[in-house]
Amino acid sequence: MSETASPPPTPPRPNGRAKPRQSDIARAAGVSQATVSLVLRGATTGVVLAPETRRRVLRAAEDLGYVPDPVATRLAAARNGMLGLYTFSTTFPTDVAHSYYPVLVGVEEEAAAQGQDLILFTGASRAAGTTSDAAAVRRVRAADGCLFFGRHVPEDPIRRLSEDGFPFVYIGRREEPGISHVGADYVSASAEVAARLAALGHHRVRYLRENDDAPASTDRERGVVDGARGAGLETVGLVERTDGGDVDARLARWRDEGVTAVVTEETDTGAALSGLTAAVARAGLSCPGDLSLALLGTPAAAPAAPVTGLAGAISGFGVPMREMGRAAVRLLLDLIEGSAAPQSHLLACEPVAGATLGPPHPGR
Amino acid sequence: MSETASPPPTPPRPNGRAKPRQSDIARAAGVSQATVSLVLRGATTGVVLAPETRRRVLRAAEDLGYVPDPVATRLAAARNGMLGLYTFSTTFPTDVAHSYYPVLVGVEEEAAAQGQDLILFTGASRAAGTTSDAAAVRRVRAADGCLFFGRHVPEDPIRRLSEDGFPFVYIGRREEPGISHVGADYVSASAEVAARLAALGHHRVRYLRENDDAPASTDRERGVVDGARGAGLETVGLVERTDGGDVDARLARWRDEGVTAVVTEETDTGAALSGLTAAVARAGLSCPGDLSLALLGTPAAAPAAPVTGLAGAISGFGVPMREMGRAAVRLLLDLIEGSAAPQSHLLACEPVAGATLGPPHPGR
DNA sequence: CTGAAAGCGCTTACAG
DNA sequence: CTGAAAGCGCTTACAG
Repeated sequence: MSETASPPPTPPRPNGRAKPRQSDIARAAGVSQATVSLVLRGATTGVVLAPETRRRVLRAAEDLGYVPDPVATRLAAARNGMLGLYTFSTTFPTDVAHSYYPVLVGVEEEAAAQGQDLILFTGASRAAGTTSDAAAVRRVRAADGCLFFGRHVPEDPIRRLSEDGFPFVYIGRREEPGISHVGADYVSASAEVAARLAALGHHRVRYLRENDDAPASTDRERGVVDGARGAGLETVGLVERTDGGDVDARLARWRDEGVTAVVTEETDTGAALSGLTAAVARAGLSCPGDLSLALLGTPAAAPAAPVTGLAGAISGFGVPMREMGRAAVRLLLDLIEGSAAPQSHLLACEPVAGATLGPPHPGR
Repeated sequence: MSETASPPPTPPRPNGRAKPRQSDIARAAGVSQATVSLVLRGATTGVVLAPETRRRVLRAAEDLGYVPDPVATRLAAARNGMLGLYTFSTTFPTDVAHSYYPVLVGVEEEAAAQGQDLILFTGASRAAGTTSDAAAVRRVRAADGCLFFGRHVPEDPIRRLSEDGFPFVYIGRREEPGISHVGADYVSASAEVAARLAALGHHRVRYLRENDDAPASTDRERGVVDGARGAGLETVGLVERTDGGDVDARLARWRDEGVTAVVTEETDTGAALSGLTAAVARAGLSCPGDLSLALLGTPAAAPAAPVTGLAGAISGFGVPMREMGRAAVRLLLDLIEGSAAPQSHLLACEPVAGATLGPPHPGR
């Protein structure tokens, strides 16, 4: 704020050789800038440098603390060793997307292992759905390739990237053909949970899903329904949808109907789960004493706040978020190197034994 | 994996009428490329375009579906619009540094607001303390400036950056002169907690700090001691150090000594706090019934797992981590623009009323 | 009011 | 084996 009549009007780079360039190295080493480039990028096809020249250049680069400018490198159409990460809907939503953190951890781990840095593109944080979405997504080209994630993604900007052959992969299930993604095998895992219920002797079950058609929710429903059918559970009236606020009445009705187990899902909002557990607590029920309870997905809060009336963890399955992050990085690198064609990976979910499943105890 | 002998060895951009550039628009509108640039970026200082020219250019741009190349734009802007973020000790340690997440959130928010992207440098994730630390830190120059954080940082590489005039700021307290940082005002906040205890009538108090000399711990101790002195609390034997595992015996001794309140601190390991609360639980004590308890700093777990024997949140103060992240980004940008000299900011901590403070209840 | 030129920092043929 | 040149797509003084 202090506009102290500085002689040079805001010099972009304060003073000193804050950011040495190849030309600085060239001068110091007594060679041309092009030679510096050749030495620094390592062995280009056929080109052989005199060992002595090589050494001088490397030495000078080291002395000056040279680091290539990623943007210039990209403009000149080369790799810069950086992978993009673009999250839709407020990149780090303090509230909701804590559920994304494990993915970030996985991405970061694998990127580090592969010697890649990460560019976090922040475009998505502003007013969502703006036309600037397009501009924001475009910036992604500053990286060698990009990872996308988030439930609802703007399709158009992505399609353009795809057409241009820019390498990217989604973290999470996608429907679009020809687009790479790594997701979780919700279908199998959900079916397995249904089978577990049947094995315990349950017959009349309810699946309470969120009222939000994301691929993850669709997959889970399919898994539950298929699994229920396969295991001989009742399937009529099996699936119900909620926004999270209307669970008390349902719960009472279910009890009247003789429902002995309820399955629900965890999403980034956690609405269905919190609605259900709150209703269970208010009804004074305990799990699995009065009702068996299963959850499809990992609860957002890392050290899951113990749910009132529940002895321990909720039974069901966990989503391998960290491993999804890692796998996505590996796939992306293959795509960038051209050693793989666009493809999809579905990772298995880990069953969670938990403490909320037991034999059926019909309602009063 | 499928090496399907593709004719063109992975062409960067497939085919089609390649993206239109400004020169294409220029040709179509019958003006120079520079004029196109002027029109497109809106009003540059003093430059006034003929409305007719403006219209023609805009029209042509529209027709051709022009969108600026973000990479070229950044290169020409002589800034790459990227801020670095470098975390010491495993960038995203799954275990410990969950406490860093709020800082990340703040950094991301402000970066987004300022139209900057973030480069996450992953160098620190490997074997710590390696000589590669230097090399890793050097990479940071790829960004316009950099944010550093973590308790223990390698001094040499940083000094070098400083000498070269590379803009950077620490998140957290630093002792080095001439280096920018934004930290929390632990001294004042800690003193205030001591004063609160005195106001409640406590006289004999203990401060259990971690056995780790980081600036944050030093500041807290100073604040507690100063505050205790100022408020008339006993200061002899006030401070004790722990590694977290030896608290049971102390607790018994304190009770015998007539201690009525204990203050401890939260760090990235959380050792002192968890050691203390565990001891309190094992001793069958409740807070503030048997003992008042205060905490300097925010517990790591976001939805703090309710501590056994404690009614609600622990009294004390919280660290404004998110705001520190935001402030650090703003400072860094000022540094990069040269509109500010290196400087330090200390942010106020928020008092947490909590439920663990009450009037003194001398031990048995 | 607009054009011609230089430059951002790098890569990549192409000559010597 | 290395230098000189052109180019990636834009911005920014500087002349007219």
